[in-house]
This record gives sequence, C-alpha cells and structure tokens, in this order.
Amino acid sequence: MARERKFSMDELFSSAKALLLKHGYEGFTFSLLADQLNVSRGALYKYYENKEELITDYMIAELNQFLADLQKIEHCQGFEAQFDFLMNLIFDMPEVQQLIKIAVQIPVNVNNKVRENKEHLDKLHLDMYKHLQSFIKLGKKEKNLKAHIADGLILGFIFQTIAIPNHFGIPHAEWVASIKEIISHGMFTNN
Amino acid sequence: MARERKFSMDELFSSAKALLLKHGYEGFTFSLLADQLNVSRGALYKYYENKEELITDYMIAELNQFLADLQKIEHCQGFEAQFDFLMNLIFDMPEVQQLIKIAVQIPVNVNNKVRENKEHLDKLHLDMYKHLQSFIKLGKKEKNLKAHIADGLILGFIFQTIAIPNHFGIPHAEWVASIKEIISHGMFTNN
DNA sequence: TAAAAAGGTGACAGTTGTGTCACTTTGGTG
DNA sequence: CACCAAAGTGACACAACTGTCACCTTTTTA
Repeated sequence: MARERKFSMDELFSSAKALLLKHGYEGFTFSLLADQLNVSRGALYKYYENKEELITDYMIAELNQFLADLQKIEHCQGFEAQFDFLMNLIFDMPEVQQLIKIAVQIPVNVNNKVRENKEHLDKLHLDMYKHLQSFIKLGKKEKNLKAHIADGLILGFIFQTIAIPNHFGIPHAEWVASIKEIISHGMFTNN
Repeated sequence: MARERKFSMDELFSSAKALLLKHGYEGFTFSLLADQLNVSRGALYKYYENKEELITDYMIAELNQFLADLQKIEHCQGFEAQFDFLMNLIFDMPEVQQLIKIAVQIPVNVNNKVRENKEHLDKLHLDMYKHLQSFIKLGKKEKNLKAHIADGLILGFIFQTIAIPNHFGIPHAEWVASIKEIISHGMFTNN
C-alpha cells in the first residue's frame, strides 16, 4: 500500500558501485548518487541516514553475491578444475578487491548501524578466506601447489593479478590465458 | 633576503604523499596538509594555486626520483641481475603504482599549469615504460622470459605483485623470496 | 471515497573546503 | 637602522555536502 519507487535497490547498488569505483570513498556523495538515479537527495535519506550506512549495506550485498558464487566451487572435482573455476570467477568480478580496500576506509564511529554492518562485512570477508583456504589446502595435498609458499600469499597473488591494468588492450582470451600460465608456471623458460 | 620557511619542499611532498595514500585524491585537502605541516592554509597558496597543481608537482618529483633509480639498472650485467635489481627497487617504492592510479583522476581543466604538469607526468610515465620495455626485450633475447607473453603483461604483473597486502604478517624476506619464485617459476609443482 | 502508508520534493541551517587579500612577522642588505 | 622581500596569518565571501523536515504525490484498502 504505497507509491511506486523511482529506483530499485539493484539500481541503487549498481549506481553506488560505479560512483565508489570512480570517486573513491571520500569522493562519494549523496548528491552524485541522487543525480545518477534522477531522484532528489532527500529521497535517499528515506532509506539511509548517511553514506556510511548505504555503502556498507551495498558492500554486504556484493560480498554475499560473491560468496554465493564461490560456494559453487564445491561442484568442481579436483584441484585443477577448482583452480580454473576460481580464476574465471575472479575475472568476472574484478572490482571485489578494490571494494574491500575501500571498505577499510569507512569509519565505524558514525552510528550503531554502521558498526554492525562493518562487523558483518568483516565476517563475510573472513568466511571468504576460510573457503579459499580449504581450496589451497586441497591444492597442496594433491601436490599441485608448492607447499612452502604461505597460503596468504598464494591467495593474495591470485586476487591481485586480476587487477593488472590492461593498458595495451591485449585481447581478453590471451590476457587470461597468459595470467593463468604465469601463476601456474612462471614467466621464466626452463633453460 | 627573506624570512625562514616553516617547512621544506621535502616535508611538503612527504606529507602530501602520506595524505594522498590515506585519503585518496578527492579526500586530499589543503586543510589536512596545512595541519600536518603546522602552518596556516593560506601559506600553502603562496606556492600553489590549488591542490591539482600541488599534487601533480609532487608526483613529478616522485616519478623523477623513481626514474633516476631505475636508470641504475644499466649497471647490472645480464638479465638475472637486472631482474633482481628491478624487484628490489619496486619493493623499496611500493606506492608508485598507487600514485600513478591517483594521477589518472586529476582533472586537467583546472588551469594551464595543471595541464602542463599532467603532460609532463605522462611523458615520465612513458619514459619509465620504455626503459622497462628494453629490459623485457633483453630477457626474451637471453631466453629467460617466455617470448609468447606480451611485454605489457609481464611488466604489469611485476608491478602489481608488490602491492599484494601482507595481511598475515609473513616476514619480509620470506615474502619477497616467495614472490620472486612465483613470478619466475609459478606456484605449481612440476608433477 | 476517505484514510493510511510509503515515496518524493525543495528549502533551511550547519559544517567543511576554496580562493583571496590586507596585514603582520622575520631576516638580509644598503 | 631603515627598508624591502619573502613567509606567514586570519578573516571574508563563496561553494559544496550534510541532515532534517514540512509538505506534496501516489497507491492500497477499509
């Protein structure tokens, strides 16, 4: 029993995402977002008291989505298949790492809702790492991954590489294949 | 014939650097910088008309320093030595990549000085890539680097890896050694 | 069809950042 | 010592962002 909304939650989140990536946390404002959604600034305050609440709320949704996709890694049999699955997943959502970086900048002393959201985010982030850790463990057990390299570095390495800027416009397929090759066997020949 | 300055150019640059890395381009303000230097905001306007001029000026200095250090790569004989030199250099200046990213956000329509500075920055950035490109060429000639992987990806890969966050506090020496190993020969065993 | 509920608007006051400028402080030089 | 130039200060006017609120609009349902 109410009027129709001028924007959906999905539209709000995807606009927020674009603005966050473009302007960074401190450059993100309600004015920019309202303009993007063709709505008055005041309307946004019906849903969120301040930008910290809005951003954390959006990020929880984004990370939940990523985690849901990540769960499907269980359907892949064997390490090689799981490795391919993970690489493709990360290539499909290359912004996740950047967003996690932005999340760190959000101050928690704004109000209780923000503090709760931040804790929720931390929990999701930890969950993500636990899942990936078990993937790494499998890799080391199956003797595909070098055992002497720390788990945290292996994960960091994989996540970081998808953020390499493709300045020279190398075709996506070649780009992905080369990155997989370097991660797997390095950029040195065997002479 | 003048009064002594309350801050040196070096102090100004290193404060600017810290604030840029902490708050990002849009979060950087003259107020923050003035506070950091224990000086009034007005004093800064004696040197720069706006933050764009200041930031680009600082970045030119930073990139010049990096390029000067990079030139010394010529003193290293052979690809392996140059590779080690480059990795160590990049590990000593891990912020350079992040700063280049920030530089992209600076609008050029502020005034002519900013436009000139931005062009200068682009030139330096290009110089940097040219130097590194010749290093890559040497590597491919000596058959140490896989020839079928694009130069741009090899460089991007090396620069990107130094930005991997060391969340779990792995000791620096182990961290660096592992990264060199993965870049060189990958994270897979040879079974 | 009138009331209720939710969505939306524009204006207001407060805060923070910007750019400028008249003025003061400091230190070297004739 | 007087003066000059560079360095620094604080106040002013303006612009942008923030949070709130009275009021209007749209839709449902009793």
